[in-house]
Amino acid sequence: MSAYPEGHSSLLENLNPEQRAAVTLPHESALILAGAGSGKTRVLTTRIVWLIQTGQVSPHGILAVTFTNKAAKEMMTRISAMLPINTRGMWVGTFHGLANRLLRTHWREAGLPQSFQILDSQDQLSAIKRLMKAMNVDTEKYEPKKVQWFINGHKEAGRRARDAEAFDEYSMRMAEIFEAYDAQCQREGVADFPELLLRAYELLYRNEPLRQHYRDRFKHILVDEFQDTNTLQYRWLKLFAGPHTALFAVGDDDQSIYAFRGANTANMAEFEREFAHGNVIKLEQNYRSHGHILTAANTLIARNAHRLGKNLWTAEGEGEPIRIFEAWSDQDEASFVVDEVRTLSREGVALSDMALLYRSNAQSRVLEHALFSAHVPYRVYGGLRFFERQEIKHALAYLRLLTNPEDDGAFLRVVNFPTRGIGARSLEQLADNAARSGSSLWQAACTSSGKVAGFAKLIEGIKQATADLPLAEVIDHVIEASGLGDYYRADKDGADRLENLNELVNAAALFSEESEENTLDAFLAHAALEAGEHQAGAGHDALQLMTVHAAKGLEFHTVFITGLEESLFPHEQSAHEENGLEEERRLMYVAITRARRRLYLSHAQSRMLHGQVRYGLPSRFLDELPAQVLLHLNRRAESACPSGMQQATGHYGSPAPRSPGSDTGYKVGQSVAHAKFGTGIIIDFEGRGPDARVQVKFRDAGTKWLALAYAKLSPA
DNA sequence: GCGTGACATTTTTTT
DNA sequence: AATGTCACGC
Repeated sequence: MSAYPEGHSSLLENLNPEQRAAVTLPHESALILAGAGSGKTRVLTTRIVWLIQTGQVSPHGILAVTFTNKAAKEMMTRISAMLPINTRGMWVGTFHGLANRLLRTHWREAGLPQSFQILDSQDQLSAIKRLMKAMNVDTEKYEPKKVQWFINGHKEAGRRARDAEAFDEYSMRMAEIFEAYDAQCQREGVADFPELLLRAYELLYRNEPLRQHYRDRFKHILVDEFQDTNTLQYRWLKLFAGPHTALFAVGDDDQSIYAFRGANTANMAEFEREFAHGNVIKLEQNYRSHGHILTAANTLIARNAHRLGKNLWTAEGEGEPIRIFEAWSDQDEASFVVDEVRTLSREGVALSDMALLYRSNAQSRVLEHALFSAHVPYRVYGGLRFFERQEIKHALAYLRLLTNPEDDGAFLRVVNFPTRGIGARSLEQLADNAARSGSSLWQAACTSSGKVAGFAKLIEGIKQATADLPLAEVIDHVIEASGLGDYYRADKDGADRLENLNELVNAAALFSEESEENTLDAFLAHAALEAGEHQAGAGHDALQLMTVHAAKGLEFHTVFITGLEESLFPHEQSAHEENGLEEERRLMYVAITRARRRLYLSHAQSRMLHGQVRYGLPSRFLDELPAQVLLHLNRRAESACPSGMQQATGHYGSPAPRSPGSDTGYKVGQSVAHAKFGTGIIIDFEGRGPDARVQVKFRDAGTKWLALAYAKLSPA
């Protein structure tokens, strides 16, 4: 303690020994294994403040990297609250945000036009489709989505088209498309998300003086959510870290839930070997959840084989048991949740302190319906983001065209929207002309005649009229001059879209005020990189609905995890993926550890999926929890559902029709046990009497048809 | 050129 | 169920 000047003790006062050790580590690389709720963000921000306050580094020498804009903002807010001095010069942001910053500064060295534009995933996909059409690629055989996946996967692993392993006809063609796609992007002056990272990486890799400059500058690099880094991001960090840089990586391998998009869990072990050299601190004290909840989480995650190893504990009491509810149907499940939420709300738990979690977005519909009917205020996270709405994308495309006319994607998006009589045939002609002279569509349009030339004049006119206007007024002018405003005013369903366009003008005004750079290019980059968090309805007390993925990093008094059925959670897709089940289990671990005080787990026997009733078995994750912390709210007797009870629990519609074979004592939807195949659920029925056969979906043994007369089935 | 209906297609999500 | 994509006819 005495090693550091007085006055900093208050900074370290409320930290536990491990947290303090992490915050005050000497100038060395280290790995901080921080469990859920262990004060990870606090350690990260406190370390930055401590480093600066003790004079070990100036804000200028710090680089802090996060994954989401939300996390970056949160970090900045906390730092400013602790540090009265200005924090400018400190680089805090997302990987992509920082890469963008680098490329904007060194655009020439990176081989990009000064006004290069960023393609979001949507833009990228349409660029790929456009290219494949021009190349005459069969989109049945080569699905554009797969191509996008292929390209991004390679880029995220740090590979260009020439490095892509191509051994058969299929992958060779894919690599060809990849190469042509990158050429198209280069021609048009656009970069997709992974391209930002790869370009920035290559820039520093090839440019020795520049690399040296940044290596000398950043004395401390701190990384949040390190378990989510992909191969390229890790190499990126290694490039930035010179011999005198301390890399401080904070992460939790148990919360790695983004392997499906390239996150490489092995990075943590690798980092430990390459940088930390055993300099590892584990934060295992959890300040969030009560004991039973942690016990459940620990027991569950212990089943995963590939772990660095960590066990959370709490100084709090055991708390309440975990409540399990078995519903007949998804609607039954929803009405159960509504009842419990209302009761808790009456008891004083704020709605905003309760979360309703599900594995996939499609599950929210039924829940929303029930909440809406019961007049329970709720807010759904996720879904369409502000800058991804079509009217916003249209306006942005006009803006992109103003600053970067080579952008064919933007050109095509708005050349005939609002419609101005420029159809597919004229565009084909235009594209031919452009291809022949090797120029962009825009250039070809400028030298053409008729309606296409009219469009070029329109854009040229807008460009001149807005040359000296402030950002917000530029956008306002574009909306009107382009005809977007008139178009949506005439559309009877256009009111919302008009309002969003208005909101875009406001967002631009706000952006000019808040950021140092208020150029159009900066705003367009901002729009691409921070598409979300522009959502209405914040601030009201409302029940929080979201996918488990979206819940990471958040915490609530009460958490409901719904749809705990086999093939839904764990998702059936995960069975086909390598280590897919382990990732699903980590997802469940994340879900459980969101709860502070009360946790509900529910599953339904039947559920509407893709317009069909499906029957699901309870999730294996329920069996993986220790029985002594569970409370079964309605563990049912052996028998099937008495028909009257379905209505009593809110099952809509007419009672189930008498199914064939209801005389045999078995019916569709019922759980059964088989001596050899284990437990399963009846999903279909065929025949009567001695010929009766049932189709049973077994949890572990797949789906089978069994003759009732021979198979030794028993109700389970 | 544009609107309409048949058709398939359904994880998770940030940047 | 709901949504997007695509071919077809006006």
